[in-house]
Amino acid sequence: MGKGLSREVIVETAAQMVRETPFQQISVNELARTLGVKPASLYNHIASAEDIRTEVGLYAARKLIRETGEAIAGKKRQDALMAFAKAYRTFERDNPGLYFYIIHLHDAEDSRLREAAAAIIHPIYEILADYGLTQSQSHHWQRVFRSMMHGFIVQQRHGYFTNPQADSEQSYEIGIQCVIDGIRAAAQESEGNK
Amino acid sequence: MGKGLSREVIVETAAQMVRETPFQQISVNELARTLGVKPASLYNHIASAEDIRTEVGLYAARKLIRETGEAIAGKKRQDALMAFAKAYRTFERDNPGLYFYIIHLHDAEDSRLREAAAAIIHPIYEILADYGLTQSQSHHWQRVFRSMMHGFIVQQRHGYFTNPQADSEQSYEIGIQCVIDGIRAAAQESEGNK
DNA sequence: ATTCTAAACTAATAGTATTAGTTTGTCAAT
DNA sequence: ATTGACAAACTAATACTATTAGTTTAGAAT
Repeated sequence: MGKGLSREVIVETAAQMVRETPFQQISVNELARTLGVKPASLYNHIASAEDIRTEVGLYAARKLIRETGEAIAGKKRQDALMAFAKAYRTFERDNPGLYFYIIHLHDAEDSRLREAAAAIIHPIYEILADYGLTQSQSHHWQRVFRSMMHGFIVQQRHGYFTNPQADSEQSYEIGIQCVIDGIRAAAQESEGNK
Repeated sequence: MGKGLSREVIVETAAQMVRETPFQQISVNELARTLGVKPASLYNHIASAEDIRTEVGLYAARKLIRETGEAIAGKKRQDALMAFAKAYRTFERDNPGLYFYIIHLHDAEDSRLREAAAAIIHPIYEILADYGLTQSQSHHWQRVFRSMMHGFIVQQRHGYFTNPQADSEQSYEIGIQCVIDGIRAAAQESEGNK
């Protein structure tokens, strides 16, 4: 037999199915229906539902890495950080369902996942290198930066931040700028202590 | 019949069952087993599994509101904000399973949920009032403050921020202090424009 | 004592993921 | 051309999940 099914086709179909809908779980049954195949047939290509979810997370991570990478190309320091944050948010806005799977990547054991997770953060470390921060400072501020991005995005997606008295776009910019200012201040301080 | 079952007992049992385990879903079957009753029997008291989850979210929200309220009693401005942030994080650390249900509160329609969600934020608005911010500034900075807390907590819970080169406790403090500094700067700026 | 009602029950439905075992279609070697 | 082997589909069953309908039961109120 063989209906042209493969691991790649399955993962990409699953990714397409959940891409636009935030927090949507991939269902093996529904996925099989979409592929015109019986659910059990998928197990010739994948190990488990969790396996598909992991692959979709990796697929999504690569897409995010590509888009943030393009956004910061040729930029430095503040400009690069703000561009990264905006591209990050844009990715979630365009692919809310996929973003969900990236965040769950770290739960799994697969080393590729940890690598992908590291690759998402890597550009931030590179940008921070230009500030002349110590190693531990870099770790701290990278965490702070990601917390701001992710915390804002998740809460907005859960239906918060809808008060019309304040534009959420502006809130996000204020939050990111706040972290950027904090990074600059930390860099100047450690410079002064030399 | 009647085994002393009630909505309150069900919700509190469910809350206890998931309290310590992050991201754990409440299962009607497991809950019934714990209560020594058949799954269908629960439906004499609750409308659906989602109903229980909502009630657990409310239960958790009240607990969080109480604990953050106590933490900031008698404090002002920076001190109050830092105390709030620490109590918020402590709550999640002690009740990771419950925190999960608070965040999902906003998804539901129930007006009590929106009220509880508002009550969590209310103390932040009160603290910000002392800074003399404009109304829209208050909205912005309240969002920024919550994003930092929630974003940090969620990512850590998903297994990030484990690099031993930087203490995560310290990262959290740096992030919160960064937002506090941003608030003070924004307040001074709007003061200067008078 | 009888009646009423709340709260339990059983049994069934429709979903979920998953496994074991079977069939089939295609491609390669004889 | 026929056979054999393998990959990839299948059917059927298991064990979960939530939920509904309809039935029984126990205790409180008359």
